[in-house]
Amino acid sequence: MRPTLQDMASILNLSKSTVSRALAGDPRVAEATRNRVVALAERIGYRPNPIAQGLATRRTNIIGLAVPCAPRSLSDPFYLEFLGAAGDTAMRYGYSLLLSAADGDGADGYHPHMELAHSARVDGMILTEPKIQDERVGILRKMGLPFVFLGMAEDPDVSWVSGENTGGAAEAVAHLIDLGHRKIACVTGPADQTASETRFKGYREALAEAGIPLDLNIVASGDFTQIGGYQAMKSILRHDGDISAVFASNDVMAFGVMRALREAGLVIPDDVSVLGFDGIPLTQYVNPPLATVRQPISELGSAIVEVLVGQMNGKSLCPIHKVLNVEYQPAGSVAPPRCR
Amino acid sequence: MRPTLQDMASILNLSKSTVSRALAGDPRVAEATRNRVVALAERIGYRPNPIAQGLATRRTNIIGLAVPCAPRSLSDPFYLEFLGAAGDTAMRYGYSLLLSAADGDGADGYHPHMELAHSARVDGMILTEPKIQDERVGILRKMGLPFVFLGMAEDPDVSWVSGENTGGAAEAVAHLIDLGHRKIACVTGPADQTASETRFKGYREALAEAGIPLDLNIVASGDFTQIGGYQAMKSILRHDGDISAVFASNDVMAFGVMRALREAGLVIPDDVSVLGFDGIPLTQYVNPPLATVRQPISELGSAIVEVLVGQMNGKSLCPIHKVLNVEYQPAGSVAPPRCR
DNA sequence: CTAATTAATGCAACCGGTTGTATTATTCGT
DNA sequence: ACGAATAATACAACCGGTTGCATTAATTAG
Repeated sequence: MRPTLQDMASILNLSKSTVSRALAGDPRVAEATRNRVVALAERIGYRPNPIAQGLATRRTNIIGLAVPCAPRSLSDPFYLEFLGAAGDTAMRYGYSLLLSAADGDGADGYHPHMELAHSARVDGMILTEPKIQDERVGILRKMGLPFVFLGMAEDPDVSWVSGENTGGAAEAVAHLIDLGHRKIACVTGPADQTASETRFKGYREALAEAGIPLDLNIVASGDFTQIGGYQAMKSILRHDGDISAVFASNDVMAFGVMRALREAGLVIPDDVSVLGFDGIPLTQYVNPPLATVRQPISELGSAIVEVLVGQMNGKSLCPIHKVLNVEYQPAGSVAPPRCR
Repeated sequence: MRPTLQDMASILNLSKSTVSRALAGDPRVAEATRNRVVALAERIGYRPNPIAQGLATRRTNIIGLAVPCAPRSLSDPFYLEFLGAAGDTAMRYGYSLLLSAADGDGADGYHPHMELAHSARVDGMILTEPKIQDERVGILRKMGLPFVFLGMAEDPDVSWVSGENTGGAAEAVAHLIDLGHRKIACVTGPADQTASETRFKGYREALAEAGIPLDLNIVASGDFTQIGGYQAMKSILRHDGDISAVFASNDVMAFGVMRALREAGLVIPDDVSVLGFDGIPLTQYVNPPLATVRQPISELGSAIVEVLVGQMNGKSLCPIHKVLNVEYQPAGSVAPPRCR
């Protein structure tokens, strides 16, 4: 059996409370006593039982992470990198990440991730893929559980951390326009997600800036997966094969787009330029390398944990909205349009 | 405040124990009483506090998952898919996954993932990337904590779940040989991992079978990352540019290999064929699509959780070794060698 | 009709910590 | 030298459940 606080107390002829306080660094215990306690703990390998601590303090030091399981995310390297950074930062603050990898997007009013929230097992939650009119906000707020979104939330009272979607998309699309592209297709994400909306907005702004009318025939929505991007591109090509560039709302969909274009006999970038979003490492390893808007993925992971930790400690009661800079990253998948 | 068992008991004029037993389905409580209890629980939204349950029962219903954070894994889609399936299956069995995403591989004798194990927060652990002579085995065994490896472990007494590495690699390499390839380079994983060893063994077996001598000049080891594959391939090309095919021990490294080949002016598959391992979805989206050995990634995730759950329930005291079939998946990155 | 069973519930200890307050031992001022 | 302040530690309640055993009530057998 692992030693308990009581074991330590018995050995040292002290009370549980003194031992507990000694380990917690309470200034009330004498220096000499603390040393004895620490030495013994070291020697017999005592470690406080976090479950018992959790019961007593009502804090678990665990952060719940709601990653959408199906169909997206769990094959999107973006999330892995994000998750790694978040986990690392959490650890630095003394927290662990409890994964809620559940199917179901709450379309039926049932939010599987909220199970975790209700469970009293976590001190706070990180939510991904904020929706327009996200029902989870109400649920969590009612419970008084701190939470932070990865991605912009509509409600001004909730905290979130996001990349500069609109500006980044606008800048990248403007770059396509500068090269001479006029017919630029767009593969968006699911309409109910704020990330889809904000990136699409950047696309529209860039077109508007250049005086190019929005043509909905060359806009299709995917679901942030490779297949989704593939299918969306197919559908665009059926309507109108005469595009010279495509902006996909994330890299993974861009890969699907590239495949659809190739299957249509089009060469990238000679016939069609392709632009992604996210900046996952893989973009540099495909052929041709994918131009993209690089998000600081790891920083997003770190920042979101830091914001959440702040909320949990009650330091900042007011909501925090953090926008991290993104950067257009040119690559071989983008070139001037074919002369004609 | 969320209602407690005591609250329920007070309202119903029952004792805590009866309420607890009613909810647990103990046959000793009267049917009518149970109904009252369940109805009230439903009405006021009572949910047992898992922390308190954990303290009382000494079970947390949490599975620890040690994912190697740096440098690999957390950008390898393989792990995400695995993780998704594992999380899903865990949930089905009433468990959650606690992530240990920490740096450090124990090279200095310190294993960050073991923190989780020591914490008494988890009922069992899933370990990835088993090493040859893995020190973690001793640590966990001493604590008596159930654990299962993803990938073959040397020690016959530990449980593991793995794809058929050796056979799969041999079959795929044999396919290259059938096509006429003779000089087949190999980019292996880190030498201390069993996965590297077993896949490399398949490569050697296929060569031996065909009477082709092993040439260590065209073998280099990577670290299962894109960059690692890229650098390993570069180094092979420096020694000997005259290869006609490459077998990379995982898909992600294969992407790096492809990039290195392209930078050397070589065309895939005309000049050099490339073969990967894992079968991540992305293989079908790169150009040309990557031939690979498809592992049943989701099944690996499900199976490993099931094995672990079995161990935790003490059903099976004897170690379980589960090998899942893999399948060679041809694609455009492999073609007969250029005639000369 | 009483003793022995059985059914239903309650009591109280326990899991392993934290923390407010009481207690004892020192030290200090005057 | 004595009461007050201070330092160091102990006591005991509490967090919210689970569980062995005692208790009470109802039923059955003889």
